[in-house]
Amino acid sequence: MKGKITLKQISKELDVSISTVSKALKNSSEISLETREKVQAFAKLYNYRPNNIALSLKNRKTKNIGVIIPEIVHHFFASVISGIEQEANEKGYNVIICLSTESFDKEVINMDMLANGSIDGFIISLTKETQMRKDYHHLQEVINQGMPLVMFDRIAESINCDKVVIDDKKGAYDAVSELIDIGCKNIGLISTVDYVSVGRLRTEGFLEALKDHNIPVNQDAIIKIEDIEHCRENIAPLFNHKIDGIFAVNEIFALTAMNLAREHGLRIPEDVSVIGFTDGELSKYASPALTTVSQNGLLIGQEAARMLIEKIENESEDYKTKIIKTKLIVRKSTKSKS
Amino acid sequence: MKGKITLKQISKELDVSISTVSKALKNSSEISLETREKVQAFAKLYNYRPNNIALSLKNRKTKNIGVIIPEIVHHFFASVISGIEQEANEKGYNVIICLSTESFDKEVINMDMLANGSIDGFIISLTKETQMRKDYHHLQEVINQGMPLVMFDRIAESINCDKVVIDDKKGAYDAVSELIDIGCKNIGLISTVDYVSVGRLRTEGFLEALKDHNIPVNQDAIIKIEDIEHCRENIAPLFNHKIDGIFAVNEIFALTAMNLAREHGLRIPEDVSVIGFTDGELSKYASPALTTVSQNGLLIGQEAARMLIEKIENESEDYKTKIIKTKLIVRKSTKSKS
DNA sequence: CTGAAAGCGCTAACAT
DNA sequence: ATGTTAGCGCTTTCAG
Repeated sequence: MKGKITLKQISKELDVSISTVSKALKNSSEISLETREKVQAFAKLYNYRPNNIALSLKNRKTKNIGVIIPEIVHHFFASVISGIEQEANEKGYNVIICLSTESFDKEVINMDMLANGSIDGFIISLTKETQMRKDYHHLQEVINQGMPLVMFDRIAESINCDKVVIDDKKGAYDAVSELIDIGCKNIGLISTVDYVSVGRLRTEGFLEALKDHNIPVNQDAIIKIEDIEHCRENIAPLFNHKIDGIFAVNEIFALTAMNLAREHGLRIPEDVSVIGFTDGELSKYASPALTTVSQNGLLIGQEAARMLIEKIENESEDYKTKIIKTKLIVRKSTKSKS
Repeated sequence: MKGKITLKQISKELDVSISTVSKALKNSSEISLETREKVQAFAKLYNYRPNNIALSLKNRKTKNIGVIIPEIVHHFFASVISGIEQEANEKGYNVIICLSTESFDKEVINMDMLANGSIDGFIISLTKETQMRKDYHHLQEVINQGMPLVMFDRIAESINCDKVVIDDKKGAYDAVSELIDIGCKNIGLISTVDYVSVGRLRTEGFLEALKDHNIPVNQDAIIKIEDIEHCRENIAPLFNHKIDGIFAVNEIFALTAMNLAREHGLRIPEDVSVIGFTDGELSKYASPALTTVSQNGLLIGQEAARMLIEKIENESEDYKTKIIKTKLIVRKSTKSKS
């Protein structure tokens, strides 16, 4: 920030007023051609660039958008960021990222920090803790202040704002239907605890698919995991049942299940077919490559940024929920249809 | 930003001057207790928060740090961000992220955008293109303006600034030595093209390890890949040679090699031992789990942020290069020592 | 054609 | 104890 030349300095150097310099740089016809050229040449020489902060203060627009996510070391969130950044950049916005690291308090603090003028709007995916507590006062507050907010993936239904989600239920439904199609009779579910919105919805899809195909639900084959760190121990008991299909709500659960299956002497996909959720690197490079419900993170990010910028630039009060289509990507962890 | 209350409004409401309000909120003893309490109560009621932008303009400090990386959908970079964010947050800084998507031009544009007052300093990892062209004018320019800059991982040796790197050469040396230790005689290398600094260094480590153990170098077993997208085709020829060990400079190369090996009927680790670089999710969940040289991304990020903030807050001219230790994490893709 | 002045929100030195 | 003023860098209206 030091060393950068300002209008004031240029004006002093050239012995004209600040406003003349400002106008000259904008090529205003108010200013004589001669002065314009002189000023522009000088500015170019010294590589003048207007100070963003001053512009922000003046325009009451920062051209920054704030993104708050639970984690970044997670392919899905990273790809969403990627999409946000891409779209934002195109429209001349910068992206400020804060990690809530799954902590409600950090989420609140981060929002608070950014809400005080640093950004023009928020994109957020809630922490598990926030979803569990259902305490959305910080979101509501920001909205009340008139700051646009769009939520994605882990959302709060009850908050009135733009949202970008996938059809978690349908994605799960499709996956489980595929398992049934290829002949699985005893399908296990590895999901998260219910207060995580996406976990709950995927569980619903699972149940509905079974019901629609008249397959009885085996409660013992439904595992709900709170803590991904210890998922191995939680998943292990699944193999006490003679299952021939597994639907897991994320990659880690799916891969952990595959490894456990192998340890139990089961072949994939011959003995057990496995489908995961979220199309990340892990699925692609797993062996066998994991069949998975793809959640287009890039697109989710782009769409969220698009909606946010639209709201920033033309405020309006009608909030939409955009549903991004999922797609089942069939790879090698599921038997082929016979 | 709208809806937020300002000092001016408070002062009007309470019929005192703006500076009185400002001082009262700072609990200045200059102001009568009575007024202080009145102002503070009012401010609290209306949830007053000073406007960050105005503060930035005044203080010539944004409390933002800019991070420019080639990609975010990459566990290593994501973990570095995580580290940066953690350290920055602790010190009251926000993190603005720009993706150069491996494009020199985007790198320059992004730096330009941020350099105009939006941030107090940069953390950057160069694009391959930048390293290839060796065009560092944008970096030098920013430094000349007096803006602190720290580079990590993909750095430019010739630029005088703080740097955080790992000892790529030693990491590679250690990995290859391990392969030799467990009895590998014909070790293949899968690296990047030489202009990528880390690829070159890891290649050097590979060569040195062979030399120190008096193992002749087989040029045909050295593969240098430009484009990760098509690495499979590039790696395939490796299996025309009867290799019993592979050192790959990243996870994707390593996993791709493992898959190809299997397709050639080779067992891992019985027939071929494989070691990768970068300890990401892929390595951990691969099967067999990949032995790898761990590059502590989190620590790199923390260290980079620490150095940057130090420079921001106490400018000085002595630049350091911090070397973060690598660690060989032995998993299942290498034979155990006999 | 050029410049003075006000204002974005805040702080702080300097009156009163 | 409180207020006035100037200034951070810029834009823009209004005067000259």
